[in-house]
Amino acid sequence: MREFVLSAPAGRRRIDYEKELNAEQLDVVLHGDGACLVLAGAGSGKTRTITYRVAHLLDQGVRPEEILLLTFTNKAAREMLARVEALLGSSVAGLWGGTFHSVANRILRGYAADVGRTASFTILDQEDSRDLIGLCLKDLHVDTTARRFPSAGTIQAIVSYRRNAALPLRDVLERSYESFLDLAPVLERVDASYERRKREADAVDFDDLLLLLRDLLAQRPDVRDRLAGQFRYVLADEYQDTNAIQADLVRLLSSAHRNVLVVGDDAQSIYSFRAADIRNILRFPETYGEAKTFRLVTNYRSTPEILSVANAVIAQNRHQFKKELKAVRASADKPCVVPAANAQQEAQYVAEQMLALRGEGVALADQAVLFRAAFHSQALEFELMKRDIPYEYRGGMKFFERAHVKDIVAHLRLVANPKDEAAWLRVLALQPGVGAVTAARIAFRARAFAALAEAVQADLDLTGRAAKGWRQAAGVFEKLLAQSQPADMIRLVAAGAYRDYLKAEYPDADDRLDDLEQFALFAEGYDDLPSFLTEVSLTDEYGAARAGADDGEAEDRVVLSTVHQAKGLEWDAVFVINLAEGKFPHQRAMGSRDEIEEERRLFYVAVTRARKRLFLTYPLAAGHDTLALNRPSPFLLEIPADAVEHVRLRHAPHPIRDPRSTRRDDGEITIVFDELGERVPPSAKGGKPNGGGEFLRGVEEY
DNA sequence: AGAGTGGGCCTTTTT
DNA sequence: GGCCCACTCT
Repeated sequence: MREFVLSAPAGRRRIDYEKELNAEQLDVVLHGDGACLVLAGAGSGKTRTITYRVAHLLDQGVRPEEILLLTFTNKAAREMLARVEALLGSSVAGLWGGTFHSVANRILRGYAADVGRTASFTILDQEDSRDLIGLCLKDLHVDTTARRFPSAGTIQAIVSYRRNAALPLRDVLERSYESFLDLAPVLERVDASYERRKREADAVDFDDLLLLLRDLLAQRPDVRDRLAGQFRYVLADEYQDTNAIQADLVRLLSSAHRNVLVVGDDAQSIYSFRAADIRNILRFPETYGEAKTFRLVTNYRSTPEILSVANAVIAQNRHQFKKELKAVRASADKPCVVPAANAQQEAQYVAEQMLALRGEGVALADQAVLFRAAFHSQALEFELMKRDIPYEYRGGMKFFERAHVKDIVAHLRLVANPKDEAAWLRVLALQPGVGAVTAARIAFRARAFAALAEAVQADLDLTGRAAKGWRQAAGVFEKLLAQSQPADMIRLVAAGAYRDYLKAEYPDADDRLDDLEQFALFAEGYDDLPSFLTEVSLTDEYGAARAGADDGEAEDRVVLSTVHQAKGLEWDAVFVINLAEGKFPHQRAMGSRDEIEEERRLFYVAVTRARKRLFLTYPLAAGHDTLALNRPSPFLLEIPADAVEHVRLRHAPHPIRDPRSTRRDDGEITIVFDELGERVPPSAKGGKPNGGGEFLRGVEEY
């Protein structure tokens, strides 16, 4: 004990690595030098391993500022840094930990001139970006009515994908927007105009944060060597979800010391639609020739029964590092596969099971329903409301994305950067009688002034409603310019004409005003405008402050979530609903083998969220206005029949293959069941429809 | 030019 | 349930 006090820095806890980690984890923590790929299966203690690795580095005398820890979400960054601090019992101030975007932002502020911006550049979110592209469309006089033309939002998605995937625009069109292929030249012009506008507005969008830094590092060896020289250890989380640019950043930033440890699970790569490239992780060993590969396959989360379903399904994927999760938990019930007559019955079943589980002591908050697409939850929501089962829909609108919060932020952004065109548009459009066209015209003139103070003095040669709107907006800015505290600025705007606007426009104006007061309270933590704006742009919610606010009303609620949003989370009981072909996997994601493999990974993510109980359900009726029937998801057919319990619902019709059914041109098989819900003897027992014989046989013999 | 209304369509989402 | 589009009226 005494040696510890002497050898460890003041206040630092001594960590017993051998005792607190399993052998797989310990190996990574002790031997993670050089280029390392850590394949961390679901529930294998990934975060634990990373945090211990960081703690170990610090224990070894590595200085915090020499460590760079990259994550995808703010939540992950916060959690990891908090856990490292808890482990060490001391602060990790100085450590570079954060999202790719926030780290890029931090670096770019210091090199702004080198990337054609000033140090106070504005960060545009997706909506700002879309508005700006809309302006480009107007400016270029693109005829968007003559034929089907992509909306500003669609163009934003296209150019964003193109940048993140490092692909020419044509390739993106060919692959995902074939009907716009002939518009490539026009879209290129819109894109170029968008680039110019961002530069003129001293603004960058989210993609620019990554791209500008990547290009800076690639083109300026002096900058690269300086930064890479600083980062002796680079760690990247969720590496399976990195895109081309992020992979470049990891490589460039670790180029001096070559201590790069990436952690991820190729089996959980589910974000290709936003340009994540699974090849980054699959080819890591080749890209980094000397790389070591570690595998974390001991699963602490799920029962062996749940894991055998997960293992069986993911084994069907071709492009992967083969691995099998090993259970340490005790055996329990087999997962249930449940065909219901229709969506209503499926919802009823889920609701009944939830209540039954609650009766067995599983709190509602420890249960979740997962689905492929957000609107798949509809029937279930009706059912839960009918029964007064409290639920929480994950992923509503983020606080900083709410219109009224963004309106206020736009005012503050202009104080910081009067060239910010997207903010001008937003503020001006709030004035009665000023629409998009007039706002663009006024913004154009207002931005000509070097300082906001000069602009608000000018009358801009406007007439009528436009002049009135401008005077009103300028009046607000005159008062704002006298303020220095972000919180005061927020209260000032919220108390003025904006308040009347909210009252006039929204029935829930009082709620919105409450939000704005909350926002002001949050802002009190900041005393300079630039750092406040950065926080608002790059953070999803107001961190720890928020958790406290919700504490009082911690209600026992079931969670409803898309599978994507459920990644990284876990519950005692998980229901995966709508597991029908065309729904999950989604119809539009079945075009290629790679797409189906990603859908399968998504299913794998869903299954591995469950700790003890898993229910896989689907409705047989394809819709309320059709006699067509769903086939089970192909993923259900991949589960060995004896790995699950096939539940036949009471009064539920029993599916059989109709002897009269014919295979239609589109390959769909018609299945019928008898009207009374009586079991009809299968006509072709043991038949192998579509390779799913095992599964169907299981149903028939139930 | 702007504001209001009805109808059809839905992948997935973080920064 | 919500969003975008087309259409209509002021």
